[in-house]
Amino acid sequence: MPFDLSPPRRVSPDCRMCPVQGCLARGADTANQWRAMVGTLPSLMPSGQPLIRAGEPLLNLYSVRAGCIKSCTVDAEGKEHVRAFHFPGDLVGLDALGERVATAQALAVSPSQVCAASVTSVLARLADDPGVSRRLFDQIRRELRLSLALSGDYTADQRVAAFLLYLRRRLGAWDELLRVPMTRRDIGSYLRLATETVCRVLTRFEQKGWLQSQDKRIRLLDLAALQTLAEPVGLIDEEFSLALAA
Amino acid sequence: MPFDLSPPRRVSPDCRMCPVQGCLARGADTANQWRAMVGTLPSLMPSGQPLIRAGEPLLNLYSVRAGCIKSCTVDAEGKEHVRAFHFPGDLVGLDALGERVATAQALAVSPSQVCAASVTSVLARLADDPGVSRRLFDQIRRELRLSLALSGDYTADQRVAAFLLYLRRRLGAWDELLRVPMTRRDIGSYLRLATETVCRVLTRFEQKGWLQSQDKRIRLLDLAALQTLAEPVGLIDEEFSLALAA
DNA sequence: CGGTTCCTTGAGAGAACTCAACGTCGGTGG
DNA sequence: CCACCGACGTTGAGTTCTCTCAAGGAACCG
Repeated sequence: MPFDLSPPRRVSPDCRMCPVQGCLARGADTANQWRAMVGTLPSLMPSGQPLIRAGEPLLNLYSVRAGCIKSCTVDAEGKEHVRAFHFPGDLVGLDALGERVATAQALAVSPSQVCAASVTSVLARLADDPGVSRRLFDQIRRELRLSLALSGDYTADQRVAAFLLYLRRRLGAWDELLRVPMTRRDIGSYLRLATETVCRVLTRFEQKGWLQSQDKRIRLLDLAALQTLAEPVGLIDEEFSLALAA
Repeated sequence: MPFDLSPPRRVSPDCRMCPVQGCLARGADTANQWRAMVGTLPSLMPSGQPLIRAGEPLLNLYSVRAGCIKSCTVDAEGKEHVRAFHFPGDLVGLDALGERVATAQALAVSPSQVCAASVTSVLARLADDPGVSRRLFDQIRRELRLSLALSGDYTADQRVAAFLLYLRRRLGAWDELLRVPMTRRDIGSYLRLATETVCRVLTRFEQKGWLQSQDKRIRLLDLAALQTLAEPVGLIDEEFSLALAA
């Protein structure tokens, strides 16, 4: 156990200085309003630190402020399935909305920071604050759409290409250098591919001159080729830009 | 075009007599409250009749009262992907929440009947009425979980077994005789299998004595065998019974 | 009745998986 | 300081599962 299992230290957040777009609190009008929603801000979480444990009642939603959180389930055979990666601006815990227990566990893939917002306070503002309800349902719709994209029957090449472009958008790699936070195994679990297949596809793309891959650093060289391949998957929805601009 | 493309005739619903469990209006306390939410009730829709067209702004959620609705998307290659089947008690249109346009089209698989509830009126009651918010988020969670279940990398046998048990629960086949409303092609599209694979699996199950299959009538003979096979998929969540009992 | 759609079965091909081996990296402890 | 260990990444060979292509029969509708 290399990480601390005790709850992370919590400090009070200051949403006025927060650069995260798309956060729930961003829809609130005044300081008092977001204070009512966003209660605490766990301090920096090291890689591997659990945020949500499966089976626990979930009273909070978490908004990712920095880093990367993965949520995953463990099936009856004991195999872990990565269900989603959450990047800054994403909400964690939507699958337990309605004050039920969490079905998926969530843990930090890279050093991360999240803000907690109590479910009841979020629900209480849904009717009054159109910004909050819009952001919440944007998140839900995005999550549904990501699941849908991965549900299609696409080839390994299409999946990996779509995932790379998705990472590019979420990580904000303007110079096309991706610092991939998760392991090949996690990527494969998320895309429903064997670890080796992910490697092979990356190698194939590199041989075609579409990218350069060195472990966790991947430089994209031919975006057009990747986009052509990834287009049918639709993992990168056009609404990201809209949501971020709003 | 065998079906009528004009909007279905609308009549006023009477929720007091409605037997559908899990409907949003079921959480409302008085007649006036559900009247504000559930505005109109389309008359009987024949098979193939569209309920939602992709790209249209969606102002209503629909609660299935009878029959079966499928929502599906068409990807860039023109292939249709069945995204979900909706049975009585299910909501249709969740992916367009937040007053956006619909991404999926929805149409009747078998003769169906749905109730319309305006999005704004549902959102307006979320804070006041815990029953409504609970039912809404139950639906969202269920939809997320179904997507998750199908996202796993399972064999064709596992998928079909899980789907049969899912159908059994949703159709309420107490004598284990399922009247499967959708085609093999729809099943395959939903489970990400070729039509022929679905057939082959059913034939295989029949040879093992697990079921009897005659076109749209399937009689389940060995539930235990199917459940063992389907267990890792988790398509049938244990909360169905809880949600229905509430 | 035709015509269309759906269901079923067969044969062959291809994509991805499993099994296996090897190199690298980072952490641990002798 | 160095050997060791485990996790990760990469590559190869063989296998298996599912798809594609093809055809025939059944059911439904005009």
